[in-house]
Amino acid sequence: MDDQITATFAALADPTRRAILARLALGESSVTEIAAPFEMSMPAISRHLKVLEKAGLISRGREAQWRPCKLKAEPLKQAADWLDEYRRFWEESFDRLDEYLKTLQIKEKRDAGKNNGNGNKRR
Amino acid sequence: MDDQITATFAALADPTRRAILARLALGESSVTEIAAPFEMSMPAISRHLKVLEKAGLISRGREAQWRPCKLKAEPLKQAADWLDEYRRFWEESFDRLDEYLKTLQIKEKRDAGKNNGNGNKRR
DNA sequence: TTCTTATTTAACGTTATGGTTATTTAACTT
DNA sequence: AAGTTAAATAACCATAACGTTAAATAAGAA
Repeated sequence: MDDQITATFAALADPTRRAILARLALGESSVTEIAAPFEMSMPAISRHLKVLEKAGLISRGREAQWRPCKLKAEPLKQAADWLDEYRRFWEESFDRLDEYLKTLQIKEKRDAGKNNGNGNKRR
Repeated sequence: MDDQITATFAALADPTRRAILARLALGESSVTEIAAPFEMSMPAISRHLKVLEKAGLISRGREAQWRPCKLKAEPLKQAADWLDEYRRFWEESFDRLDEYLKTLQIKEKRDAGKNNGNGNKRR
């Protein structure tokens, strides 16, 4: 079993699988129900479900001939925790941008008299 | 963009690439420096960097014959935002949902007694 | 120019991924 | 027992991913 987080990210790196998770966020669902919205054969969906199951992102029960799938969010939490280690980088960059823009504004004010008033629009 | 998040998750689904990002979290770094800790050829690292670059997770400059790599966290933020949609599922798990599921299981057990006890032979 | 260092690209092989159709398994229905 | 429905597996194919070594490119140093 390749690293849990590797399996999680790999599972999430497919639009179909993310869509399946989004569907399961609305509630448990059978394979046929899950497959319905996709222009894709049942076996293809079945295999996507297997990937999700191996990654621990869903669990499957048995109810007569149906195999209800259920979202399991624990691996998502792990992934979120991993990403959180980098949070400062995207928050920092905004801070720096903000600071940079502030210094620009100060400069502008200082320079205002000298300038042609061309301005400097954010974004 | 949907393609963007796919590229991001795919890029993160590799331990080497995650390690590279961790390394870059400590600061800008050249390809050789990045490659050093890995038992892997330079071209292999170069390709990993290309994947990271395509996913927008790093940027590369030019400084003489070196190509300093720098972490770019914006796609990580996107990924974190995507995951955040599921936060309630891992926070909810010990509250209402779990309790509800437990009562369901109790019901099932209770109902199981009504069966003819035929067992369930699997071939 | 020639040499050295840093990095990328080319060419190649192996394995993984994602899809298909056809078949099989499993459980319910008649 | 025979038929229906739900889902998984088998067999197959095309392409992408990940690694290798060897060669090419780019810039700096001698």
